[in-house]
Amino acid sequence: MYRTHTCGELTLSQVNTRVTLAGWVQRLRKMGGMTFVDLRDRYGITQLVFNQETSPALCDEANRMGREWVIKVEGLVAERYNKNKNIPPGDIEILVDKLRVLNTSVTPPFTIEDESDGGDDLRMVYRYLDLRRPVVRRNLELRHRMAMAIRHYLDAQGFLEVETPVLIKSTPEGARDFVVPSRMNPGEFYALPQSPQQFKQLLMVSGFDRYFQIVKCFRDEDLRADRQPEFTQIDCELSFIEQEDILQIFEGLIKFLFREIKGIDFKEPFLRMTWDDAMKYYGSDKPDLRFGMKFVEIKHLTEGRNFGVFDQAEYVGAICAPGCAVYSRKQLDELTDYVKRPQIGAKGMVYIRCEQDGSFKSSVDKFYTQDDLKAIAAACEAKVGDLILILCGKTMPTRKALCELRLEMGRRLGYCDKNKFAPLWVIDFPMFEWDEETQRFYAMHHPFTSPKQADIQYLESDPGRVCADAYDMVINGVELGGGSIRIHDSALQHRVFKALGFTDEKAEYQFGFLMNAFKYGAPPHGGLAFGFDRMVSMFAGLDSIRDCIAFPKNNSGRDVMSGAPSLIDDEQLDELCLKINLPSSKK
RNA sequence: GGUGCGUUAGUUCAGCUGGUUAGAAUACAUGCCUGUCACGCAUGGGGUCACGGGUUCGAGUCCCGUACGCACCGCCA
Repeated sequence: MYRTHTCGELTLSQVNTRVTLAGWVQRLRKMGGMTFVDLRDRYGITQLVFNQETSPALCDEANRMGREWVIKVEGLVAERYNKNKNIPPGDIEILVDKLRVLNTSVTPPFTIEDESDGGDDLRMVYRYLDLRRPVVRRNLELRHRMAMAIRHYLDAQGFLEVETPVLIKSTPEGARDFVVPSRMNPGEFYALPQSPQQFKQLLMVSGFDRYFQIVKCFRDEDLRADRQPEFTQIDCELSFIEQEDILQIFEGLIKFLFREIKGIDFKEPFLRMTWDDAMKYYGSDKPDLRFGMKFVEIKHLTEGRNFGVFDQAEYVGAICAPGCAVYSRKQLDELTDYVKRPQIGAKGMVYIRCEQDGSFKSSVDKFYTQDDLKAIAAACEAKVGDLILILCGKTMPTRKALCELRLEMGRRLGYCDKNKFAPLWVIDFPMFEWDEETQRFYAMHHPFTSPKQADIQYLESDPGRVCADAYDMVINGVELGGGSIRIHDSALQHRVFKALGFTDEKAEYQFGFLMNAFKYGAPPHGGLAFGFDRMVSMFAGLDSIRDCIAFPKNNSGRDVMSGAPSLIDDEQLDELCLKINLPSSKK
């Protein structure tokens, strides 16, 4: 028997019991006459004691061990001489009388501790060692607990977990597909699913009513701290429901998780905001509502004062930063530089200080009187001591820039507390998005999303004004999930494909199987999917979803531990009838 | 595809205005130490300053390029 107990469970009540423990050597402290060993396993750290006086051979053997050796020990549980209040089993220690080395270890490249000395890159190369660190292990434990809680909740609501295929048909619409060559069908390819979208809709046609799946999805797009090429979704679909039912059920799921996992009780219903309002007041379809600083449009208050920059701008928007009138010239310049970075792209920034004496000081004093500035301050509901920041330009890009500025001010003012959660539903998304490059409309959500009943009439005449029964759940500026009511009527689906510029042939080739299925009595249905990695990293307070994924990819989509992706043999290529044809720049 | 930051000991980093033998901490090794728990003390080994080119009497340091890493923009129905 390798162990009778784990390294995290022994307490004073087991004193004088004989136990067997197994685990890794975390650290040795050789005191000369005695040696202390911290033994670590998944459950904790227990101190082992070896005494030169009572058992010299055993103590010598212990002294020969190194970090991360795997050992098995037997001995008596004893109350500690000096208790350690910082580590849970700090009251007791094991007086070892039997030691067996199960395996040795070379010196690890970084220390296996919460505060490791290893950098991100190195820890990824040795991810299996990184995962020994309690901080990383706890993230995976949290992930497990959340997955279990989700299954528990959805099962209780009558959802069935059904597995859908991973090798599926490629659909060029949307993100790039990862493709897999088919040996048995030379020249043809499977794709890995970006989501099980069509399959879950087919399950609704099959009458499965309520489906869910915690499922890997794949998108061949550039990575970010919150984006991996393979990621996990909580994918759900329901029949005979309306948008309101879905919002209720999944608001319930999120509330359940916060209660079960974090002990946070949201008593009020989640806020709901239309996409239009989100863009108007926060310049984003995923506003961070942990703090205010709503946008105020002040174009009408700035006109006719001969300030050309504002007069020529389509949009002039302001935010009010509380208590920031004390900002120095340097701090204001920093903010100006921030919004002028190419990523944000503002041309400049105008400020108005609301001084203690009730007067106003601005960077455009030349053009605006105190009364003008007062009117702007009033519109922004600015108080004495506040700072108003103004950007202008074309409406959408300026809103985006103002959004970045607002978030930056939120961070500077300490409003982005990781332990505060501000959930909301963003609803009434536009159905289509115009793409300048290809000169056509794209589905903002996906092409199976149902237009709002009242807007169906504009599908052909004015697609840009059609809103969809689509919704996103947003928490703290993170899009945690989203979904829609789907089209279940093939005639309507046809009209949407038309609006998207699909020919009948193209629609038939790409989605024929789904369209065909809809001819056989498709029930009204809808659903949504949550990004599970994002959800876990938010609950864990992490900066990157990588930290809650056991074996993540790096920024260039590489697994630096295994070396994937890699070249394959010529024989493998031949078998698949493939030839590598690198562009000259990559040779 | 683009922008920014970075790459120096096993590891994390410092290294000023270009100047003689490139440092610290930690890890590692050896020795001492009977109550440590980030033990302590002493000694020691350990460097292609990412790579290529340029400027210069002289480059870890300045310039250009490449590679790699991170963050971001584009992209992500």
